[in-house]
Amino acid sequence: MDKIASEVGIKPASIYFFFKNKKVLFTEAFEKVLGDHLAQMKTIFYEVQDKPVEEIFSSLLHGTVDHHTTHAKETNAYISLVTSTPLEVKPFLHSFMEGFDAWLIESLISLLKRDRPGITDKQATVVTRQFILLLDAVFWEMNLYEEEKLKEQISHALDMINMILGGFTDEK
Amino acid sequence: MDKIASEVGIKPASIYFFFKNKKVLFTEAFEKVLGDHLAQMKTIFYEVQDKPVEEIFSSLLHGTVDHHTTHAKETNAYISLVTSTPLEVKPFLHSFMEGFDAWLIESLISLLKRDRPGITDKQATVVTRQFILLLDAVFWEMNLYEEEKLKEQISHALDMINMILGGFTDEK
Amino acid sequence: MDKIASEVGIKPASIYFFFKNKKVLFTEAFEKVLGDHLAQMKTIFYEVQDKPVEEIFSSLLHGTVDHHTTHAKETNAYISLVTSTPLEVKPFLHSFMEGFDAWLIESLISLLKRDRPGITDKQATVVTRQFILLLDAVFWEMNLYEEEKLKEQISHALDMINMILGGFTDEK
Amino acid sequence: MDKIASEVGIKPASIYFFFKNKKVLFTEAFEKVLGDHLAQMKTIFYEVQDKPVEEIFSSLLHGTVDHHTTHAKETNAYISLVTSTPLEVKPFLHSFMEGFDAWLIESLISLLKRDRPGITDKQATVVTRQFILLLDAVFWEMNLYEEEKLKEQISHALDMINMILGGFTDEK
DNA sequence: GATGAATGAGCTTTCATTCAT
DNA sequence: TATGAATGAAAGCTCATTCAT
Repeated sequence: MDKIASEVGIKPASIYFFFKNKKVLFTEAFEKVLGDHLAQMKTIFYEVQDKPVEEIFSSLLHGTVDHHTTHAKETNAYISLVTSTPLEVKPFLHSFMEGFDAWLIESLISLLKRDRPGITDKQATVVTRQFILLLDAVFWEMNLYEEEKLKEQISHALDMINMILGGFTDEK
Repeated sequence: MDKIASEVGIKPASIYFFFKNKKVLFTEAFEKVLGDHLAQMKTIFYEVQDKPVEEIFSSLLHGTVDHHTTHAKETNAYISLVTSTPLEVKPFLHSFMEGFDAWLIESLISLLKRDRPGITDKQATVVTRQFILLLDAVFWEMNLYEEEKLKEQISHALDMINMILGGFTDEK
Repeated sequence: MDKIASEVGIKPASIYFFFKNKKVLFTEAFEKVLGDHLAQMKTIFYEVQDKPVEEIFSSLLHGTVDHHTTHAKETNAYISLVTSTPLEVKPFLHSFMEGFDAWLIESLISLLKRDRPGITDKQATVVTRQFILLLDAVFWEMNLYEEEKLKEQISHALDMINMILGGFTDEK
Repeated sequence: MDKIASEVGIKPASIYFFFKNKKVLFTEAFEKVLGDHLAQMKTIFYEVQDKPVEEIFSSLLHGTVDHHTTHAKETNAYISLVTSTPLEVKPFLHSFMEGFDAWLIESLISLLKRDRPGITDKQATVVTRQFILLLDAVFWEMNLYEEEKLKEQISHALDMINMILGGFTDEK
């Protein structure tokens, strides 16, 4: 609370004017972090939705990396909250994850159908879930690797997406 | 420290007979957690090295999940340490990661060459790094999803590996 | 810290609102004790400066004894700090001592010249330094002797001062 | 206890084979420190007793300084014990002080009578007590001043002794 | 809205001491 | 004699929280 206060330029006692207690503050912050990330994803998505899917996937992946790089503090808080399991947060996290996945799947299915006409709903769903896997892979590796290595890993992730997408291109 | 002590069946003060302070205890624990995981990976590897690569990749992935599921507490400590950046640990983490990757790459290259004779060193390295991506993806998603969903994601990850490996199958 | 807090009528944790930690508290207390003693000496000095030097010396000596008797706790803290050598305090002590001696020498030189016109600066300086020796002698013996004996020693100290001053009396 | 043990080259637990507890250890150490100092004074005294009193006083004063300089650790323990008033030690200290003073007075009286035949017992006693004052003055100033300044103060102390002794020289 | 002052609860750490070996 | 291992008690300190102003 001291750190938060001093970063905002007020005294710790003043925080209690805005938030009932630390838990409430953190829960709201947690929801905001998730919401911001979702908003960012949506913004990116609507900006690039007219481009080919390959580029859309790439933009979303880079958008995720950029977002977490420029919001390091929030990301850290996010990881803490995901990890340290204050049980009240877990259900919220799961339902958020479901919502996020649902939105991503729905959005990407239509785009995939646009660019890969023969693809089935099931296949498009799997592709999206695999993309989510790569999103999470890169997210966690941001904590493990230095910049240089991380960039390589990101490009490997993009290669995998393209390979998956490639499986549907010519086939038809 | 209280929790650790009571789990070991001693009093908190006694911890200081074995470890100079909390930081040292955590750092050593951190190193042990990483070491244990590496050992586990090696054990699995040597157990299944005579099987086809597909199965080896699958065993390693499942081994990782099992290891972290059965060592939930250590895994949590590990994530805390990776995340909360006590800067002294970062260099150790990076060098460990490099060593782990190097071992995995070296080990898998020879196996890949055995099963996919036409594969180049470069290609085999990329395959391994992509596998590492999936390993990390699944690791992080253990924190995000419930059991059911996680299993689906794991099978998606395996599908991706097989797809990658499939790209080299025809060569033979 | 517990004792200090309970004497001030607050809880130990509250001390940390005013002082960063125990060392800072003690250092500031140390400086205050020295400052208080100096102030006390100055007060006495200006009160009696119109009296003959013999009486001034006597007043300063008794003032020292009274001050340390009525501030037993602070005096004890002072001795602890001087003795237990937290090295950061040593330089401060030395420079304070120099300042105190300089002030005493300067103040007493002019008075000695007033009452013993023939005395040289050098001689007056030596007399003052010898007086300081007696001041310190009595200070330390406050810890060694019981009241009765201490009083005797104080009167012996005064005799010595008078003897020293006597050496310059005839001059006039 | 840890520090004491490691300085002696044993483990803390082993101290309890020799001393019942810390208090006993410290009390015995305290008595030893005082005893050693007394022994040292006696040694010096018997070595120089054939010399003139001036030289004897000087030797005793320098002997005190040397002893405390070369036994810094014991001296510190001594000051701690004198100061921190574990009430059980106070009576012992007072009786030791009385004994030391008695011995010094008795010893010096005979020597003073030898060198200053006209001196009365009372006068000799006063001279000795004044010498004790100077001994204590120098002892305490060892804690206050740096080497250079301390030497000056020591020579001022010797001047005072000689001045006192001078008062009895010619008179006869 | 904001904060100075205070506090209870808890944490890490130190230290004298014990005791079986 | 000596020590490894353990501990109770207390110390210094942190931190979320409260409340009067």
